[in-house]
Amino acid sequence: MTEAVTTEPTYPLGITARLTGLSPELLRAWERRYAAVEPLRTPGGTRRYRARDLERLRLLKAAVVAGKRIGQIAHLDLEQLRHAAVVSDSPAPSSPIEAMLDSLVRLDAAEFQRALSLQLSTLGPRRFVDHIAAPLAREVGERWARGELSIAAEHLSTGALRSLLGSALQPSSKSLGGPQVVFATPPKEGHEMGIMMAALAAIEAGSNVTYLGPNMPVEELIQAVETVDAAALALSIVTLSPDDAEHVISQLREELPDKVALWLGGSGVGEIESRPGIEMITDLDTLEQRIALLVEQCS
Amino acid sequence: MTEAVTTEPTYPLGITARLTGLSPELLRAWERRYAAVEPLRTPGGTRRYRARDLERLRLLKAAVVAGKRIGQIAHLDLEQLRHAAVVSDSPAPSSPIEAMLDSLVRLDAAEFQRALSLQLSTLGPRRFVDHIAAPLAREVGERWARGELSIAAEHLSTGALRSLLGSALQPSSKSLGGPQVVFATPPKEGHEMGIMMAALAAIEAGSNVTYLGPNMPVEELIQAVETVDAAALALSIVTLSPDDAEHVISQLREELPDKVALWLGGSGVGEIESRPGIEMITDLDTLEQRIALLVEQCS
DNA sequence: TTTTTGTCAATATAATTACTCGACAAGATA
DNA sequence: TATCTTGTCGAGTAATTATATTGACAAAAA
Repeated sequence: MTEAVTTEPTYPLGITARLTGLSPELLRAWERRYAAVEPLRTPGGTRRYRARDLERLRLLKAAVVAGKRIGQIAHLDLEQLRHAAVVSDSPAPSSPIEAMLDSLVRLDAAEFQRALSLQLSTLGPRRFVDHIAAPLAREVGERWARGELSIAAEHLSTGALRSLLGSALQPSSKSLGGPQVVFATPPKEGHEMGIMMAALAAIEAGSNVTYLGPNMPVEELIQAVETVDAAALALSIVTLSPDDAEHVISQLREELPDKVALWLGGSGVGEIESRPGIEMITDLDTLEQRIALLVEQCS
Repeated sequence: MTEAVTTEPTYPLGITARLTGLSPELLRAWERRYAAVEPLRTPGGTRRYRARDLERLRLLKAAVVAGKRIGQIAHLDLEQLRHAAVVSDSPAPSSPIEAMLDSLVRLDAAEFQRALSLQLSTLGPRRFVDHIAAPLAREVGERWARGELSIAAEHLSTGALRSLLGSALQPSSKSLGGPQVVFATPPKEGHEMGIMMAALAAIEAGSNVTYLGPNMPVEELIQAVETVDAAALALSIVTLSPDDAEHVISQLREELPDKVALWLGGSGVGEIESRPGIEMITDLDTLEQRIALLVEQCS
């Protein structure tokens, strides 16, 4: 029915400033003096930054923090900027995520939670996931793996994030009438963050989410799909071995009704062979599109 | 009143609508028709809701959802509203916990979460833990063990409860100045609910809680206590074997400074031998007393 | 010193949010 | 059935917040 043209999302100046950790004045100054970014403009003249503009600004900032001068790098393209930014020695936390990592190191739960929920409330669920939750979880994981972050800090981060995302998982009035979708991870797959973020995005996209969490046995998944009369089952695969994943998927596809879609996401799905009856969800935009299709069918 | 220097935080209409789950139109209609709430007004005339207005709206909504008519209850005061909301006239399930279990069986996440947060907001943290969360968790565990409740339902319950308790774990202004207490469970002890509820009670009692969650290595616990300069470390033991527990406790008591209290709680502590330097916390009242002592020493 | 760079102030405009009044329809009640 | 209650919506206007531009200034770097 409606034009399903995915209009690229854009952000106004203030949001962009928060997301990049740069002040609004500085954003304007960089644009005016060096044309460092060229955001779109509304008919009225206000700036609208696209995702590529945000990336550019983040790289510019990284390079400046690393010691470069803005006048020297403002004209570089994205690829060149990536190289310019690699020399990093950033002690002062200026982006929200840096600040959060800093409070994690100090085990300052109050500060960390405050910052998180502030971001969620100002950005809204979708932007929060894209720009805060996902990058933060990735960064925490990497630093923890490298031994730069204590287990305590990792627990603090995971726990706070899970609570916040979980409390945001309340279905809205709009999503209550939408198509049922069950979210979970299969057995032996303990990574919960990804599927939680997906579930949150799904709610915002208008689906009625049943979130079952990690490590759900296959029989239980099938029964749950039946109980809530779900139109789709969404699974996240991260650490599960390809063999185990194949087994789970085959069994699910075999025993689920054909009309129930089976969606797979997560960093581990690259290893999995695509086949009929399985849909790979590579990012949240794809997920939203799938749900939009279901919503249309529903109504 | 002539004073009004205290800058009590207020919320505009849109934020209030999101926080209460009521539409802006409805908020205005309730005010216009029944004077159900009387928010402050800016000089320009826009509404500014205080915390008490939010509470009132939440209770009104709860009562309406429970079957009351807005016209009948709009004039009641907060105390009467609490009563009106709790006494629901839902016929089938007799107690709120029965109703929650019923929605769990149907995997009705929306209904379950709604009921839970309603109880938390009407009862307050302490009574919620005592009268809802703890009995519910016990009941779910038992029914799951008996096979009367699916794993999916158990996951749903655990997830929702953990999110709700976790989001209630935000330190209050009062607790921020209080004595630091670290809450966690030792390695191989995965039961999280008990220690979470204890942490929630501790916040209400005025301590500054650092909640690290389950399965914390001993060395990390020691380091965390040092990092936040905690006055006590609270552990919960449920499924851990007495031998493992003894080992953990000995090591902790040996390596922790003497001035740091070590508190043990949970159903598994009965097996553990009492000794100097260890305090058994048998219930939440005891916990509150211990914290009250620390608060006195603090000031 | 001269240039670069971040910040700020003043003033105007744009975009968003909110206000009131009036109306209407679906459901509850008499 | 007739009436009342209750949630929602629209139109037109106002208040509030966010943003734009220009010009300037001081600290830091060259």
